[in-house]
Amino acid sequence: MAIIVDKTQKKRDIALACKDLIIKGGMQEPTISKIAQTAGIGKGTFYEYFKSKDELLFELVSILMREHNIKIEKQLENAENTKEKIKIFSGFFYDKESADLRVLYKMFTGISLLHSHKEMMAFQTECFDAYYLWFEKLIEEGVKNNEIAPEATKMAKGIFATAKGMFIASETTHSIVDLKEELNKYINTLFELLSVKGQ
Amino acid sequence: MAIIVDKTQKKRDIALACKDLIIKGGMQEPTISKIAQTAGIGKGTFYEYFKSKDELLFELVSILMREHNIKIEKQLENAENTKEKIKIFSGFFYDKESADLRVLYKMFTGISLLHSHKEMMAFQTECFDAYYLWFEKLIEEGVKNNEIAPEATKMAKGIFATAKGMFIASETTHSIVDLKEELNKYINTLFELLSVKGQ
DNA sequence: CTTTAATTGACTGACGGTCGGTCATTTAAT
DNA sequence: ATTAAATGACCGACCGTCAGTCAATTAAAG
Repeated sequence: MAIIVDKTQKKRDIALACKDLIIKGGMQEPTISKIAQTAGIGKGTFYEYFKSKDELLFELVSILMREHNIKIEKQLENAENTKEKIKIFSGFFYDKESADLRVLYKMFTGISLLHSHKEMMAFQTECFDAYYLWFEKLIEEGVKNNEIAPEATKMAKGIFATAKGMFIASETTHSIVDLKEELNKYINTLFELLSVKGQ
Repeated sequence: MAIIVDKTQKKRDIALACKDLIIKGGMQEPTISKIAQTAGIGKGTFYEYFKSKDELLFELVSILMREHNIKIEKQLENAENTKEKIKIFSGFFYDKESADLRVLYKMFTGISLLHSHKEMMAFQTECFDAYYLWFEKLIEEGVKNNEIAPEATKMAKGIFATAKGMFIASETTHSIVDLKEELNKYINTLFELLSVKGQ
């Protein structure tokens, strides 16, 4: 035997070392050489851990998304009602604290749309399903508590998609000036419609 | 003086000549040389008309989107009610007839997310605003006709975003198996909520 | 000393983008 | 009618860059 390194950990370390570089320079500007240099490794070593630049982004989003989910889960515990809980989710798309992850997620979505990579798709599915299940669960609770009308259960995927769609629109057009306001306006109106009257 | 060509027309011609190549091979696979070859021009000539491969896609989407909008406008005339009109819009994301444009639009969105190009953003804004205004108008009509509740006016952008978001989710995850069904389910439920009771 | 995992950066082939040069057509002077 | 000058269109050889490879090197463990 010889030196044994924790490949999983080293992969994480390399990814995190390049976080700022990627956030600032996007996926185009920094070359593999630059990335390797930033992480303090040789170019060959980079390829020992990642198949491509895309995979580095994938790793970064993975790490930060899992961290983010933990934070969200804690915030949800303190939320008063279903509407507030949904706003906590959608906060991902405008909160200052998630700015870094958001920039990376934007690139990640872009790459997913351009070269539908198998593992990326699997990860996106995993994320989507996790969020969607959360959504479904808390909406079910809202219905059970007589907070919102039962129709809401059929809208879980759609509400999630609305936030995503608005985020992408706000990033690719000038048509959505204040994403937070726009999203909240939609959620508030929807909950007005869903409100169980006489409650 | 010398030969004068219609640059605008030739740009269109080059773009359309490469349509299938791009649809099949995406934005990565075909090289500029291959593209030039397909269009029957030299590589240098390509650069007379386009700054980059991205701009070719931009031109293609422009052309096909304008064609698509004309078709949609005609379909809208025959629509019975507001809900059907909205379904005509969202049909873009699943109808067989718009499959080509959809593939290109997917790439276009991906690129917009990756390297927010000024002109691309302007074009996306133009498209979004056009669709959004249409949405707003037909929702206003629906409210005026007492078809739907006045809250709907506040949801125009959101509904549009939902369709976009679901489309992107369906393209980047395995979580949305039947986009048409999923979108229609959402729209139907929303219109149930918006329905003016006793009408 | 041997074995083997880990690392490396020089090397290569491919590709994007440029630029000097050619070609075709029009103009206009003779 | 002829031809020289002018110019826009077109082209592909060339150049620099960069992704990805691989032979050589290092160093830990037996």
